[in-house]
Amino acid sequence: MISIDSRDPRPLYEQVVEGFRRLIVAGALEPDEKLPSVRSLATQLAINPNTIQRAYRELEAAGYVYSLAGRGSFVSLAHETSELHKQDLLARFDAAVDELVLAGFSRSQLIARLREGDAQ
Amino acid sequence: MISIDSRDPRPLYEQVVEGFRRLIVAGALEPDEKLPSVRSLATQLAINPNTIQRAYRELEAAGYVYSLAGRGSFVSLAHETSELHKQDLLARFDAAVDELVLAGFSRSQLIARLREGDAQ
DNA sequence: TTACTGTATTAAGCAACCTAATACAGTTGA
DNA sequence: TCAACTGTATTAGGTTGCTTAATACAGTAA
Repeated sequence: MISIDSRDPRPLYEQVVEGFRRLIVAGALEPDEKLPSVRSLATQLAINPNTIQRAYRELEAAGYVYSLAGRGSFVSLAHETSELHKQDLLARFDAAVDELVLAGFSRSQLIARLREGDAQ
Repeated sequence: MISIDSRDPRPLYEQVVEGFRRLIVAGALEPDEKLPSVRSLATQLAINPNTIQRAYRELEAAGYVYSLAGRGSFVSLAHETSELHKQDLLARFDAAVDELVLAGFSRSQLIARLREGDAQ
């Protein structure tokens, strides 16, 4: 369901957040679906429960999940990517394009690459 | 020449590295052009000389500059973006595209955005 | 020689990350 | 009711990375 990459420089809790965020946004996890419990996921990933706890807290603060004490954590109904997040993603896209252009790529090359991805 | 953003979560030395890397790749700094001295830049940016020293060390390791003890640090002749770096940039581009598609954008929208950037 | 350059080293403070060990409260099902 | 699960909160300690600070040394140039 989620995996941890020890070579990934990002903190563990952030990897967990990102992992679930992707699954949720992609629709792999449906609204109201239950996430693994803090303790079971910690055991499964072989990391400390507090680290999972922190990840879930962030996911809840970001609106991707809701938690019920004694019940568990569940995928939020209103998990549509926020407008703010979209702007952030676009900024990252633009930055990547700028860098590539500086590195010698033409916009047509990038457009071609975008079209290729279409086939998948 | 270079600026530091205290709101930027990245470490200072990394911001310095990035700043010069961009200037060099963009051609704003010409080959053999002298960079500010470790101490003068530290004073100008109001940060510790060791932090600048670290940034210059990284820039040198990455091949963007060469340093001569007693002389200074200079823009490297062979500063063409490395093949490795290009692959890295492309991966970042692809990741940004994937995220945007997940967030509901169509590839045509992104292509349009790429074309818009052309006008600038 | 003096004043600049890069370079190296050691120590200290600080923040972030992570683990560990608990404790408490709500829920569920037998 | 009770046992076993859930989330949540707190405190402590260790490690690492970032940054500053204070030096020291060596090469270069006027």
